[in-house]
Amino acid sequence: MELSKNFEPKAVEEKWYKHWITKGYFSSKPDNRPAYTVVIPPPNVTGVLHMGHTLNETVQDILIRKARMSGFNACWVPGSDHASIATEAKVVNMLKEKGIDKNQLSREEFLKYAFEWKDKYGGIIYNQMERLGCSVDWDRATFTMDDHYYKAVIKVFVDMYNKGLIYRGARMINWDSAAKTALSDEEVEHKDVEGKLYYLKYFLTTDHRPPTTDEQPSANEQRSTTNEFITIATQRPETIMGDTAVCVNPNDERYTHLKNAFVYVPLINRKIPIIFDEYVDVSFGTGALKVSPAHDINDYNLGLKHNLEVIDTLNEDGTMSAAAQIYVGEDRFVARKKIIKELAEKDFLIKEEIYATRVGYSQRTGVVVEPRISTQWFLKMKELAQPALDAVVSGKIKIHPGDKFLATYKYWLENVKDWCISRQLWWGQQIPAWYDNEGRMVVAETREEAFELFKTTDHRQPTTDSQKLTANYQRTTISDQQLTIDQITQDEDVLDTWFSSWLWPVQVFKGITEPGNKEIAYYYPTSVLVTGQDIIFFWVARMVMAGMEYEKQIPFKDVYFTGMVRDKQGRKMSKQLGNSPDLLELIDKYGADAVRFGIMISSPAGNDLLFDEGSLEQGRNFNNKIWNALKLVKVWEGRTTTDDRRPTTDNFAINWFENRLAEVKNEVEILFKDFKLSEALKKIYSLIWDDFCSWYLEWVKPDFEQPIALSVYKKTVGFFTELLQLLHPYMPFVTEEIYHHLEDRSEDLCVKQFEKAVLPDNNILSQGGLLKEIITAIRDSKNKNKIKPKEPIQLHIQSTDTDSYSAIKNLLGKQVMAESVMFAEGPVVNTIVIMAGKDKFYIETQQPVSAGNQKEELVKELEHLKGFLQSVDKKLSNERFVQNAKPEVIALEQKKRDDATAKIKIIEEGLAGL
RNA sequence: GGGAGUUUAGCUCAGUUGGUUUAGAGCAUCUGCCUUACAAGCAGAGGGUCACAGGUUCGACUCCUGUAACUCCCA
Repeated sequence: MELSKNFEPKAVEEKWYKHWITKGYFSSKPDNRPAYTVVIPPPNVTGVLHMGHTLNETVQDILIRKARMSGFNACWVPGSDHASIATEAKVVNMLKEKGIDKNQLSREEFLKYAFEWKDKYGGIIYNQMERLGCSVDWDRATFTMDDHYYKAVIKVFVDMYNKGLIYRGARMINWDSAAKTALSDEEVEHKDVEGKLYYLKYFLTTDHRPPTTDEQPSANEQRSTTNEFITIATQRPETIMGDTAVCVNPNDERYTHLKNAFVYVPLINRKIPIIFDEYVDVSFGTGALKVSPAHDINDYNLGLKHNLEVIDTLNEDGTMSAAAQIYVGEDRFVARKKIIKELAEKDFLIKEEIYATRVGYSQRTGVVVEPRISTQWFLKMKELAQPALDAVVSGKIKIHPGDKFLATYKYWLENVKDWCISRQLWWGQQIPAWYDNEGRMVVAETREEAFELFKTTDHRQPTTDSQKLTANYQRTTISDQQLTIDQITQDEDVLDTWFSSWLWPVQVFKGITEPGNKEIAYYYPTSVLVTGQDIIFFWVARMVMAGMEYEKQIPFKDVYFTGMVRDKQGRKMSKQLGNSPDLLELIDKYGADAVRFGIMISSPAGNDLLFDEGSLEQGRNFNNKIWNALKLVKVWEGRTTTDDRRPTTDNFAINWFENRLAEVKNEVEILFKDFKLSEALKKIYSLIWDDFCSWYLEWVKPDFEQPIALSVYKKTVGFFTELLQLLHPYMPFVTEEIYHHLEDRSEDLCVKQFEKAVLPDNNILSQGGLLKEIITAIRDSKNKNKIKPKEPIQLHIQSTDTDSYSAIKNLLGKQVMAESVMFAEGPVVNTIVIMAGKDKFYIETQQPVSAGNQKEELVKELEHLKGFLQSVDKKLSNERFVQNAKPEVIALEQKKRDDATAKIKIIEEGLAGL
């Protein structure tokens, strides 16, 4: 068969992926082999795979393919995540473009659209994974809103509620006014921004009486009352309408005279008290703090302590509420500007100051998060955190690279706060809490069960102390009212996405809905989790919690954190910057293997990866290199001799490469154990390109149109096969293709089992190393002396150990284009002399020899050696070194000295001969 | 403000409990080659005061202290 000039990935990729699927290589059933299980971090169905996913998926595929070829029952579970906030936002936008308003849809209608969205984008993601060559078990594909998964989430919620871990209550939470939902603390990203501090006048009342409800003086009245004011510094002037007190430190002498005093809130003239609390920092601003309990967590706590009224001046969409009295319905930031203007006009504004501060932004929608008092569902984390902490600290779960992330993981778990798990959305698992018409509540998996609970008095009582403390709704014994099943209503809210994805490694094997089933018993705990370091709290730590709670076992033995994919300039890849390339376009351009190569070669564990298309090019070139090696070997195939006398040079080449291969196989094994996949790839790359193609193939290459001994050919095919196998987890398509070109085979590389590597013979390896060194030195010398590569030379070797050349003499001659190779007793006149190893080499050519050039080279070398010898001598003449250093270290230094001395002698001889 | 990490060749990174010929690789660069597998290639080469300043040690890229710059996490 005619082989194309270069490797053409396109047709090959599709062919082999189909073939592997047809053969069922990727589907896994429990059997007698040990399991190697990986669950994919389910990508969000919001869009397409980006480069971060590509890196992640590639790493997982490499691990799973390696395991599949190493005697394991490899199982990689694919899937996708419903990503409630992000997806709901996208679906709402999509509907808006179609002219449909979400609020006019029923919950069911909306969910229908959302599922259509999910089918579309979930499909795109799965297709991308196929193109990349991911060897996932498609029969196991799981979506976090699948029926069984939905049930599992609900079951866990009910279970945790009954255990007293989940409670409902009004707390200060993070509010996303774009998505109109609560967020967990983890979903808020704090950024440094330049803010402004506004100094405002709060005028004092003349009397110190508490206000009565009907006492609301007009602005005119206030100004005429007094000219005395207290100055307040605030960053958020739009919250002043929510002020219900001004607080000062009781030790602050500036304000001691204001005991029992009142001030008026500017613009709206609400009369509010001045309160005293040591919480206030005397040195900050003016030492006087406005207190708006609805809009700041610290103010909220102050309000609780001093019994202050809570006035919420914001609507759920971030506009001013009726309670604000002014600018009602205007966006909070628009209102801020207008309020500042009005404050200035009415002379309440004293000054503005630039102020560096931090503002929380919603991770999903990017809007500024508002602290807001809201009734939400919370999960107590303390009890769950302890086992999760122990699992990692004790080393049951190993984090790679551990030094970097262990501390982060520990810190979060040791300081974990309760988790706000309810979201005011429709896309997600609806909270299984049910209310009767009197607002009483039960928690149950189904309406029927809830109804039963309502009927059974006992079950509606708090069952544990913690429930009594935390459940917001006090359940009294039921009145003898007649309640029908249709009258009870379900909580409108859904659960945080992470409250479903934390069950991922358990529920993909139905461990929650069918506890103790055969699959969960076989596949759990999974082998390794590969994910981004950015979701260590969101997901990794919580999966450990859920795993420990429901399986009483860790969910995975190793966690491998990949770095962030950045562009060449080190910027994060993002849609806004448009610096994230399209995966399918890259695969079309370079081939899937090249993409995988490119992303892996520059991606040391845990470090950020600077994505550069140049590395994909390198991958494509590597494909070609292997392809061309195949072409060479195929040329030989037709020229094998049955007469199987192989040249002695080939014996050495084969012997050397056999050991070199063994050496790298051992190194790769170790690197895989440490998850150093990038380094392992570099070793394999160099083994194939340098050792195999540049050295071995050249060494055994027959002369032009000459035959090759059958046994040498067979050995070569054997080596090539092993190289392809070694590379296969990284570059599955090109290796499978060439594997089948090399020989007619019925079995596939994809499932070919690795043989255990033998220990290499170091003696042969160093002989090979020496040979390469000599060849390079002679080629270099020819190059420097302007001898054309093809120009024939006579080579003379002066050595005290001529026997050591018997095996490599011919090989050496062949590689430096020497017509003859002879041994010399002493200097050969009119030649170029060089040093390599311990020996001297004389290159004899037709051309006259330029002594000047050579002399320069030798003098340079001599200086270097003398400097080196000096440093070694210094060490050896140091008494304390000789006393303290280990004997082997001293012996080594002595050897260095002897070698250097010998070399210096030879060079000096050479110089004398010039 | 608290914590973690990083700093080695133009770029991206290795460097394993301090001693292995006065620091290694890939990419990029330079020189010479259209050598009958491969110019997406072949054969070579150059390039580093290991961030800075101290200290420990016979010996420091490696250990300690301090300084600077950058990155990330948390409040």
